[in-house]
Amino acid sequence: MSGLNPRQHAAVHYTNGPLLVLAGAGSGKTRVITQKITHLIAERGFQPRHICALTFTNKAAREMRERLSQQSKGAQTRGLTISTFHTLGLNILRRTPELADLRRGFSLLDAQDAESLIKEHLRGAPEAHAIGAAAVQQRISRWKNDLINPAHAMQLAQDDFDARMASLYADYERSLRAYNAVDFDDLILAPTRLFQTHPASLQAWQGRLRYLLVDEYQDTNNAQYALVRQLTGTDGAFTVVGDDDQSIYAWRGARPENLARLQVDYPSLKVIILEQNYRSSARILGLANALIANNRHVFEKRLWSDLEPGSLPRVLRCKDEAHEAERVASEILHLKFAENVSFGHIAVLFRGNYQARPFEKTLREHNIPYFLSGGTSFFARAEVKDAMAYVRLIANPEDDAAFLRIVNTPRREIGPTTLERLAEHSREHAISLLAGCTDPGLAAHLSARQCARLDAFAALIASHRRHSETDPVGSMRALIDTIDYSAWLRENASSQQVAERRYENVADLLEWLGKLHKGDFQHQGLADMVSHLTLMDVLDRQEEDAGGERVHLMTLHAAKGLEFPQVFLVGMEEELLPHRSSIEEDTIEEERRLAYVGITRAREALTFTLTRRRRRYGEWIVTEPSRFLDELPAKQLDWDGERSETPEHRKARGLSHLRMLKGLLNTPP
DNA sequence: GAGAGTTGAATTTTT
DNA sequence: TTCAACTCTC
Repeated sequence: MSGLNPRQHAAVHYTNGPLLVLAGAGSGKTRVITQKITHLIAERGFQPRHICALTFTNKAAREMRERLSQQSKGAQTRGLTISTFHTLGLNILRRTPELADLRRGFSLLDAQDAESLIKEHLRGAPEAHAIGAAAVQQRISRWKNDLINPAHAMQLAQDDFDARMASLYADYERSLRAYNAVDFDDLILAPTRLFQTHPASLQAWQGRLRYLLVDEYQDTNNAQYALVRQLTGTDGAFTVVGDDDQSIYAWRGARPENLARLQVDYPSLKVIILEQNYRSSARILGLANALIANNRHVFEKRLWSDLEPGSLPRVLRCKDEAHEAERVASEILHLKFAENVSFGHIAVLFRGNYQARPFEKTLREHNIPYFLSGGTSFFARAEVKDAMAYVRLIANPEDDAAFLRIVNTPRREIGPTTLERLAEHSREHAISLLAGCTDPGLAAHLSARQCARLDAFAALIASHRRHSETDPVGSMRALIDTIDYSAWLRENASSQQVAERRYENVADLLEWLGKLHKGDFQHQGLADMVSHLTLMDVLDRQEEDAGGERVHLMTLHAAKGLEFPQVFLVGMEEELLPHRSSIEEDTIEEERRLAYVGITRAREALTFTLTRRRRRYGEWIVTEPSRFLDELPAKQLDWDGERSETPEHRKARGLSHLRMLKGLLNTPP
């Protein structure tokens, strides 16, 4: 194997048992994984189809695939599984849906769909105002990630509120079952259940996936831990790679302690720590080490680099957020025109999405091309969701959630009252809403006109369903045409342009379906294709196309796994980084890791910025410098171009509380 | 069912 | 401050 350091080499070659690789930022972890895959195939006699690499994001999976094909020159990697946890879960369920209490063609609800479903259950409840659907959804998600079912959740309830949450969880689950649908969390949870109750199925999968590699292991939740544990069985043929210092998703159920837990569950676990960093200059790395030393650690590691010391990282103090953006913009222009740095090599990283705004404005004013990552994903767009709902309903007539979304889109004069009666009737007869539309008994509850409208809708779906059996993609094209969806978009858009863009999105979706159908999904139905599309981030690809010569604006979370020669880490203030709520909830360590992730993205140069005052909800707030700046060795920072902090600066900082008082007294209008 | 007005909430968000 | 979601009215 070429160019591996001794630790990396050991990580690649160790195959005698379970292996944990603690890979610090920039220590070449992807390289270790891809080389290990090659090694397993070329030297250890594994067939590619017996190897499975799991990632969290599609992007990471794609990258891994690319790196692998570069490295192995296309040789014998066919049949290899490189997928996200969720895609693997979907495939497990799809193979034998009946073992998971599902029927073929089941629907996959995204987080937004799940939330609307909960909203339905919450509707009319007296406490609906006190409980947000989003909060309930999060709670349910937590339960699922912790492998807790509704009954168990009920047992654990401490008070009435918990009990209410648990009962909503039970309602929600009942709906999903009735709709023949699963949510994202079920893609992990349901397979673990399936494997518990059907050992033969587990054995079959264990035989199929004989060596498992898991990336970003610190981000696994309990359900994912359980799934990996089941699949790897007792011999523990796996390599997991992770970094406890880069765990920034605990708020979402990630359990970084899963790293340490492995040592308990697999006493023979071998641990290899990768500490050589190939990314950042020595000075940048020094700051990163100094910062993260303030966190408690289960595994001690200290990154080192034999790269150049590099330039001194700087701190720019700014008046307010407009000034901050202005200064960063002029720094960027300087880099571009005085130092010939490509815009694409520059990133501006911040804590919250809303911080992007002043930067967007200022960069635009200076004609600096930028690229904002995040934003509404392709599948969150209303028109795409509508089209997806049509596909889902055609694939799965029991998907009431999809039915409700589109029964009156475009308008068919089917209002809430009609739907309520339909729902009541369907519930009584234990049939889906779509089936209810054509049920003869319905006429007793609704006028002939309403019945006719529902009937017409059902007929529309039924005819396209038949068509879809022979020509799934063509049937969808025909459907979008028949309902004259483009006319509906034109009616509802503010401008012709917007309508066209939206229609374009729908066309893109159809094109993706077409591609899938010609590709890996030739023999599969619409349901499988639409589930896969839901899991894939089509937007990701568009982002990359748009990338290139642009300054990247993104949150610290979005920056994980990326690197840039020039990094601006902005908004280094108390209550922002660390964020206010993290101070309250005492999750400072995760905030520190977030700052650590930001620092370690930088290759050559790093610039922090902070403001003295900032607007919050329209009100001016006097800010304090982030404690994380205090945790960095002052000598290793250049404060406002003065190499290190001068006595004047210290004095000025001492005065900051005075300034704050003043600020409070004469807040600008 | 659409439009106006009110209210309340504003971290992060891999799938 | 801004924006989205919800309510109320026509």
